[in-house]
Amino acid sequence: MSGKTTIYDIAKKLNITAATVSRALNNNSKISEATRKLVMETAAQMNYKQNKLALALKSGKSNNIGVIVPRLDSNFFATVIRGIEEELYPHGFHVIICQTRDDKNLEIENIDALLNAQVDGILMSISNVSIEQNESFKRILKKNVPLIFFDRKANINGVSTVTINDFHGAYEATKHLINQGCKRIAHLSNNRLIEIFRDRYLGYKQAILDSGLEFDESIVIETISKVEEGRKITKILLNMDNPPDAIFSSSDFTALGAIQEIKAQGLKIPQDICVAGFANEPFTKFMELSITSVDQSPLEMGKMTAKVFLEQVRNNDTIKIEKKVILKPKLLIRKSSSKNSNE
Amino acid sequence: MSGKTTIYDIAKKLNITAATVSRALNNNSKISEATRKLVMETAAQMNYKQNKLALALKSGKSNNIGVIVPRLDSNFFATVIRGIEEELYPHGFHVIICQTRDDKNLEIENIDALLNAQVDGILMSISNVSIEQNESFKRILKKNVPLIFFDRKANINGVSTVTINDFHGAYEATKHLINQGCKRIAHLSNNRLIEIFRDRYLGYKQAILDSGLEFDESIVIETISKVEEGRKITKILLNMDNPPDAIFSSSDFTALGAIQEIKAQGLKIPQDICVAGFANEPFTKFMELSITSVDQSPLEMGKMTAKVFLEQVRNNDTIKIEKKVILKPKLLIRKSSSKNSNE
DNA sequence: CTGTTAGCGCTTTCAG
DNA sequence: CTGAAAGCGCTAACAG
Repeated sequence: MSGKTTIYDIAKKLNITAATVSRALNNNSKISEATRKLVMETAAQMNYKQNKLALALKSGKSNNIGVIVPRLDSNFFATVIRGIEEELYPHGFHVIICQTRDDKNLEIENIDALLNAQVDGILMSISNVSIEQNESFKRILKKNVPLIFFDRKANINGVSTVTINDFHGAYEATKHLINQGCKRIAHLSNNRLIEIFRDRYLGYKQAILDSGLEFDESIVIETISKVEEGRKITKILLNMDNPPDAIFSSSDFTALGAIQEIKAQGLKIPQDICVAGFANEPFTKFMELSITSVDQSPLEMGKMTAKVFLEQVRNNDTIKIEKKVILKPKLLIRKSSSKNSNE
Repeated sequence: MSGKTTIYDIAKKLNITAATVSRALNNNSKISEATRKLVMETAAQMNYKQNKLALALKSGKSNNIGVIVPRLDSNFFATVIRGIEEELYPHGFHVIICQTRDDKNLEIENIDALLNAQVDGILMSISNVSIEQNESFKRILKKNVPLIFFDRKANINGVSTVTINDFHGAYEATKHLINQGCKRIAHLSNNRLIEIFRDRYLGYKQAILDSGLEFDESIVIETISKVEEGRKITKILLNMDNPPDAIFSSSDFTALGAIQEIKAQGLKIPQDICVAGFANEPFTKFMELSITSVDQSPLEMGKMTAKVFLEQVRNNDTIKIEKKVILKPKLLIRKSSSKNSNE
């Protein structure tokens, strides 16, 4: 009555045993067509629903996978998770989400909680501060729980990763600025202990060197991904004796801040200064002065991460495969850096 | 060794019984300080972790709650979920997320899957098409699983809801447009079988009637929340014999489309036409021509939804409380509708 | 083809 | 204060 029909209830009703019911329900081994049908019917009629929890305990597989991200309310992470969910759903996996808010302790707590909850895998983007905390990651691997990093990864043996080629994205964006005639390109960077930010920095640097321009470390500034920070830094840059004629930002938010400050100072974009960001946040496209940015295909990244996980689960008993998927970034050239119309 | 220490392992090691270990670990009934300490120590030393799955099966509580939304990659839903997660985390609940993609069958499947997974509650925003499918909702209630709607609700007896006052938000926004001197205000609506869109429409209508303006149903157009749709509809509106001098949109995306079309036709905003949207999507603030919108406090909504759930869980054995929380929307007046600077 | 039995890991009476 | 035993709901040998 209270929605709690078990296989015992239906076994009793039919004067058979629970094992038989279980078999009938699972189309498993040999079972008479008659009883199977009978079981199926009464199961439906009694409104029987399998208790996945019992199955999980028995099998050791919860059919839940944990996803850990710094935060949820960012278009990038939300879209990656969407991809993960859509890819995993048809396989019967549920997605449990956790946020670290870039807090190392929360990250550790979340990992432990997920392991205790017996998740079948953990897909994560590490937090800003977790670089040196390999302990928890090791614990995951020790338990034989598949671990896959996406976007922000740590370098750990035996762990598959799905990333974009941040170096290449940054290289392309910087090259594009150079092609626009810019000669002194500043870079708004971020914590370079995180690989993605280091790679963007390195790509930027390489593009400058490859083009025979002077590389000047003094116009590379490390900050955090906030509009106000972008404004603040840009103000400093513009007040230099030798101000930049372009800004390549590792974040769309700081790029927006840069644009605001540049305009506030009465300079023209892209005529006086070109600006390019990174991440292709929705607003970059919507602005009247649309912002050039590098798309990271978050949906594809999410789906790919899920696929790598599924593959790993499938090959569980055989050899452990360490897969490194690197997606190709897409440079989206928009008004904030288009001096001529032929681009 | 393989990270699978159970209470039996530690019991065996200490020559006591599993029950004692369990009691010691849970600080439960009377147990000698000596053995408790001993158990605690060897547990730590053997790296014991409680298997929540076993606990869940035993207790019937999974400590997971399901959250169902139309989609994840929308700032609004992502932020609500962030709020839910942050509020529930300290209480040991995990959040399982599901997307319906406004597909009725997916919605039903998700509900069933969550119930089978024995979630301790379901928090959801109904899909565009689920208005008449009360069956699944009933099934949730029948199983005594707390069900709470946020934002997009269905009207079902005994179900708590957390919403904003959409009527009021729309009323205020429309009033504001009227205060700007607009006399013929069009409305970009959406499926009005969904309460939030119906309420926004009604609030809009009431504001017009209260102000003694003429209400004209022919400039109320139902569409879907996409930029291109906003453009298309706006084109039609502007080509009318008697075009509107303001547009109040139930979505920021259609509002953006409207703005694009208005500009494309060479008209000035807000001088010729005022525009206001709804939802306070991030881009509305970032635009150079920032868009007036109604904030729905999604973070607060998420936290409140979680709180209502927690309350319901706490009072489980006593009376079932049906709670209707209605949050206050905040009108954010920006450039797209500010003719004078004193607003 | 079906019944019996045991066990996943934990908690919780009930005895002692 | 601790041990013995049962059970949450399901599956999987092992017999028959």
